[in-house]
Amino acid sequence: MPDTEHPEDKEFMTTLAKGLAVLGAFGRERPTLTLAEAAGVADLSRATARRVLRTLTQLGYVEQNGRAFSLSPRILDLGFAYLSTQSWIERALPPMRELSERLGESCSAAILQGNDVVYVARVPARRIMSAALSVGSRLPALHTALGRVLLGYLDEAELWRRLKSQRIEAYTPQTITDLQALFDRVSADRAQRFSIVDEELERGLRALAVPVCDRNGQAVGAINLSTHSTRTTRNEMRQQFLPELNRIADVVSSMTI
Amino acid sequence: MPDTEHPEDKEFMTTLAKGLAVLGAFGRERPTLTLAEAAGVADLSRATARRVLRTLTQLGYVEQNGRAFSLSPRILDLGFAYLSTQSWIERALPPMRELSERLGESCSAAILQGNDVVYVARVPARRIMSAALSVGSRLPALHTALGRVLLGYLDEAELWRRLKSQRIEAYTPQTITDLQALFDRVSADRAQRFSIVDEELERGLRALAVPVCDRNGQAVGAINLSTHSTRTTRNEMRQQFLPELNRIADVVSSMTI
DNA sequence: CGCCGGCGTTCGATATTCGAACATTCGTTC
DNA sequence: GAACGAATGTTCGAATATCGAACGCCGGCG
Repeated sequence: MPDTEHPEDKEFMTTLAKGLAVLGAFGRERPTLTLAEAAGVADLSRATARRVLRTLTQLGYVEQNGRAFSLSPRILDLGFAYLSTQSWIERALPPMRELSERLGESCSAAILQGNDVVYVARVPARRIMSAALSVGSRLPALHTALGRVLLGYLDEAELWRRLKSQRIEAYTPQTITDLQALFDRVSADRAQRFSIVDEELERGLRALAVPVCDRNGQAVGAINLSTHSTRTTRNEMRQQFLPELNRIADVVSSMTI
Repeated sequence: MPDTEHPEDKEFMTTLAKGLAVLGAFGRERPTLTLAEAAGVADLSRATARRVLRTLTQLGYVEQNGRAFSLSPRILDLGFAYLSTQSWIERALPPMRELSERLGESCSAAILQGNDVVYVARVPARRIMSAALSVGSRLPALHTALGRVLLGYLDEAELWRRLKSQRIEAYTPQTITDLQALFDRVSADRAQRFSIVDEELERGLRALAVPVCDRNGQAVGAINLSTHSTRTTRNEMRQQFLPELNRIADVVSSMTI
């Protein structure tokens, strides 16, 4: 798992990679780590893991309490730095919150990275008590409305290349797995400038997404509203969600470099 | 500025520190960096900066577009991992959102780190259009309600040590700068188990905060409601905000390890 | 008390990092 | 397009930062 070696690249700094591998070992499943655990997870010797943790502690990214090491809130600076370089996210958030509250549904923003969408903002509906999705979460682009609208901005050759090079998984009986059908969906969504994805990733989950574009017409991200198929029909989504999302996307887009 | 040397510690990994210094150079003021700019900001040779950026790019934390390097959304994995290690934040968010919406005020959660409070969750009031405060933001603990209640959990010697060792700044005419007065405020707030801070950091800004404690009675963080002095009296805050915040803190606290 | 597991320390070997000098590419101006 | 300067890419021997094995220390448990 830990990516700490690139023998073909003489410029690759293995020490830096080791450090980041240890940082990446902390998370929901591992809120704290002992020295030996860190060494095991990151596949390092105990002495190297110790040096890494001491360095990270002295830099303020990790805290030590007895034998337990844990992330320090200073690590938030790194994640926050990314968001602060994307001004459109900051501008989209207030209207997204208002919309989520008014419609009683979750509203999210994401970008396309490789074959995933990465969530960069999320306003969960009030009734949602878990944090299955949050900033930084990733989902397969091909089977989410957010991903579908963003894939529409690739040229056709690149879209085909991506379709052919990834393993397409059926998450539900509704998941579209045929390459031509997926290509046609993305193309149709590009033409209509929104996407509805219906129970392809999770039973009951239905979402509508629109792109957010910069001044050159390039997509910088997308925003969506998600709902449950028992609550909202596709027509209702088109009639109620689409104009709202387009309004936000237009306001945000007109100011995006 | 970049912290890349600790000559007294033989275990300090300078290569890792250099890499993190370059990562830390990106932000709102520097969304993209050229190789030479990165070298300058992080105070590294060009060759070292180049190695760092190449390594970070290969690990996926940085992207290169021509001569420009920028943070990749993959950095969100590192940056937001802290939040996923703190389960109380996740549990506090839904009721905080509901409360913020109902009262029409901003509701936040923060932890104490050194002399700062660090915001770990924030639900802005709907009318607030800017993102001056967000997850990761820091403010001086001594002059915020969130900080005051958390400082109350330090022992008295430690509190005095902190008072004496930091520079106390007067942000407004209302800012309390006398050490004894500050000590007395923190002590009084500890006894009453909430804090109201009134225009000490920013004119017009008034906030009430309560602590969130774990099962051992130790404070893990605090939550607040903030308002403007033209909208809410201190008595109204005590009568309307305090029971609401205490209700949330109690629910969250009873489940906190 | 003894044992064991986990962590701290030490230090010589070596793997990694370093940067200066040269080569190549890119962007700007005319 | 050509010329030029700035920025970046490449190379390689020297320097040094990193490595881990072995021993020491500490705390918890039987």
